[in-house]
Amino acid sequence: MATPGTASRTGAGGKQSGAKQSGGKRKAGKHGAGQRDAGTADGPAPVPQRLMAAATRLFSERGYDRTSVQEIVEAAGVTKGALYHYFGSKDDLLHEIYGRLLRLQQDRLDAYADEERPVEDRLRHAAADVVVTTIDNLDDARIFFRSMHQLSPEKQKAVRAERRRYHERFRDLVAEGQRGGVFNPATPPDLVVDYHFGSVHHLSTWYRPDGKLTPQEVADHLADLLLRALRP
Amino acid sequence: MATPGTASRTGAGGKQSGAKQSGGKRKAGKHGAGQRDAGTADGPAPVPQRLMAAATRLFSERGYDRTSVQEIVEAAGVTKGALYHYFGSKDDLLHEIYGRLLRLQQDRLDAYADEERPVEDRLRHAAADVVVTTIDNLDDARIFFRSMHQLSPEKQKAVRAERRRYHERFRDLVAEGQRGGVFNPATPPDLVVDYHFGSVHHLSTWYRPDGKLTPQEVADHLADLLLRALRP
Amino acid sequence: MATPGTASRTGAGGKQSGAKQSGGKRKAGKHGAGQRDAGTADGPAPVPQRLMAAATRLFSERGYDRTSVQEIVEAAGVTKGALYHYFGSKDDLLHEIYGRLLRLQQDRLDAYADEERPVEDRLRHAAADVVVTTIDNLDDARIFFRSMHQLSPEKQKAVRAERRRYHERFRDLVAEGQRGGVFNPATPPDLVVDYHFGSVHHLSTWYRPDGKLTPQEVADHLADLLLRALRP
Amino acid sequence: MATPGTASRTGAGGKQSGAKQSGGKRKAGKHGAGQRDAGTADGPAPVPQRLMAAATRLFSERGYDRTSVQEIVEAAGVTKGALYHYFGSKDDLLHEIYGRLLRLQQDRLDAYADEERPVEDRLRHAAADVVVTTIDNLDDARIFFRSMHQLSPEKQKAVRAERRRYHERFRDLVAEGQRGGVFNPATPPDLVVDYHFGSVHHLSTWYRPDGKLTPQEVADHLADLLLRALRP
DNA sequence: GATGAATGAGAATTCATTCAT
DNA sequence: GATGAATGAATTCTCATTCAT
Repeated sequence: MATPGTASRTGAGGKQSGAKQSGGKRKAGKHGAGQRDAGTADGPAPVPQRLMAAATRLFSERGYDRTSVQEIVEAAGVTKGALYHYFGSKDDLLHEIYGRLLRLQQDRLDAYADEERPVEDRLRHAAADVVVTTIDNLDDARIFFRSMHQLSPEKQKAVRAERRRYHERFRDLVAEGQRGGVFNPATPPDLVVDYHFGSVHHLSTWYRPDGKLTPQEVADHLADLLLRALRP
Repeated sequence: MATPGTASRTGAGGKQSGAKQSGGKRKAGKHGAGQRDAGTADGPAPVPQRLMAAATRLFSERGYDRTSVQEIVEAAGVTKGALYHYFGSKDDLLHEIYGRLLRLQQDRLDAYADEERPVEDRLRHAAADVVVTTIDNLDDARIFFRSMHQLSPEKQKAVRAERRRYHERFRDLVAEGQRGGVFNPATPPDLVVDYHFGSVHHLSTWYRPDGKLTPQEVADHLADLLLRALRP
Repeated sequence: MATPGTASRTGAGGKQSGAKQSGGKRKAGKHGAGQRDAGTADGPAPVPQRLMAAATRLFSERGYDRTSVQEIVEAAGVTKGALYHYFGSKDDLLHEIYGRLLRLQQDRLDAYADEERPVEDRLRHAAADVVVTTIDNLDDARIFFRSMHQLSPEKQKAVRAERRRYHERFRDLVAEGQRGGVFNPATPPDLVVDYHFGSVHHLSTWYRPDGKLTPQEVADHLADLLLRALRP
Repeated sequence: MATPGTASRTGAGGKQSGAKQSGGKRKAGKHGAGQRDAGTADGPAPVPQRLMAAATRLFSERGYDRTSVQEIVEAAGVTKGALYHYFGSKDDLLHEIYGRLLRLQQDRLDAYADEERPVEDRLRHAAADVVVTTIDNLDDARIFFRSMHQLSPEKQKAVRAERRRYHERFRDLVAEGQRGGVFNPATPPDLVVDYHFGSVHHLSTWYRPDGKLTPQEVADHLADLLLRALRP
């Protein structure tokens, strides 16, 4: 599902692993930010978006290794040649899914963390927001926590680096609160972050859109649990 | 032909999902904990154990789909025929890994939950214990949360059912404490369990044996976080 | 992606039973009679024809189950990938052989049966013709009567349906003659057809091209036997 | 089904291809002629009979190559070791099935041919009898005409020789009648025999025990057709 | 007589990727 | 930009047979 409000995207689609193309990389955002599915109004969505949407759905449903390139192109209604025109390899598609989710969450965390409000408010909102955006992108999230080892080693490294940046920003909020005395300092802040993010990853395992709780309710509950756990 | 009713069994595997073998040689849940690797004292470990140990290591390292049967048998020092003599399919090995961890954790949870102590003590100990046993079986845990979708549908169903039983037992401790007024009743108990178990699954992503914290320290911290989150 | 509605097709095979390919590239019954072997004049024959020719020869020589896909592709001078590009499975090749013979014989029977001649002439000619075409396609015929059970159940059903159509058309000639008093009505017409076709199938067991009798002579003898058996 | 009235059998079961056994061949008929299924009255049938019965059923149902030794021993309720104790190889079982049917039919043909009656009576009775015994042993018959190429070359040769002997005896009846002027001499007698036996083989393709015609009725019809075809 | 664990060769099929057009 | 035929290596699984007990 599209997440409204996202500002900029850098290149959904476009060769990233630079296999053989001499023409240089495609421009960032070329295929239109936010267009994640086959369009309905203005004709069919551009090919790269269709491919990303199909790949996301299939990787989430059956896993990366169990999804063949043939299945992706059939679901997207294009040919194999077209896929390899836009993406250097199957694993580029996966990397792009990782990048899309990471960019989205980093952008949102940065926005919350930079606000001028008490740290407990900022943490609560960040903690709740990541729950909502995770539920809104549950396919991406499922792929995320399940398929890291299916990325090529270099891509894994890149993803881990981005992930760490995110983790650190979140951890700094915890540490700031602990230093300021508003949070209990007993637990190492890295561990607090892992505690919370375990639960966030876990969402894709148990959350059902047709369940009792709305995404926002889940988010509020989980943020409450975190904040209560941090009470001095 | 299988001889049902035979008293002692050496093997741990045995066709479970086997296509043609109708006899079904095995009771669920063999392999006896503690015989998990190639033996050193009394000669080499039995073939099924060697296969399970090799499979566990490899599935954890490179993922289920990226581990070939050939690699498993080479690592175990047996032939493919031997593997298929004991296990009906590659996916039987995976199922057995699931079963082993599930049985272990269920047994331990049952023991803690049945004690005659205040509910907050029982929950704390159960919450900490599952962290320690997860870290002690980190390969199993990594496989667990990553490879569910690689099990055959029926096996997934079976695993989910066992998982649910575990979840419910844990949840009942939370609910008991909430009814008794020792835990904050604001969060639905199912959600509390998912919160904690997200973090437990997540351990296999970040915990390093050579890190700063011992398994017990991590366990105590995570149990503290849970109990603090539940304070009224 | 398959492009339905495409006018001309070169290939003869094409996935029919293909698991994942939903597009279904092919209309039943291609391969065009007459293009049955590796071409000599205009360069090598197309890959699907080469595969069909190799498969026909090998299935006839050693039987379907004793012929490996590897042997077929080696005999055809292509790779396994090429085979599976055109045929969804080994059993598709077999089905295609069945289809080719069935179409050929049905077309010829229809032509004879529709003529404006006395029914005894039409039956005699049809009975003799099927002998000649069977001898002309003795490999197909041998495969036909030996390998039905090696087709997948659905394909068996399809073949049986076509076979039944053929049988019924032939039987109707017999019944017509019986009603008209030119044939002895003592034997149920279905049984007459099975009598004759048993002998036709049996040809592949005993007929040798280097034997004393030409195909036409055999055909005339067998048609005579049938017609004499039917004399009132 | 057992065919009552059969006089002697030479060794159903027993090593025939003499693979490795030093102890010499088992005595003919050792396991009791006519006992083709698991006994009910006097306890279970002997192991070789159980194996032959299981193999016959399975080879007929799914074909020789598609029946595994494992399936046979499971169906017979014995172990693999037991099978290899009684039979030198899987293909020995097949050979034994061929031998059993060939012996049966040869014995009966010999009996009919030796009678002191007009040749047309003897031929009619022989032609009808082979139909009845074929229907009574339809599994054997189906295996017979489908699996010749699955026998080892030497066994094929042996079977062909026995088959030829049978064919010749039958052919001699036809020739005798042609010489005597009671049969039409237009058709070579070998061809007449192949005409009839094609239909006999074909029985296993179309005859259904629950159909309209009894075995004897089918036999009479087919014998009538043959005799009418031979009318001068 | 009988067992059943183990072998090892070979089976069909899948699949990401390339490349001439 | 886009096609789709072709590759070739790898994959899971099967199976008749052997042999120590």
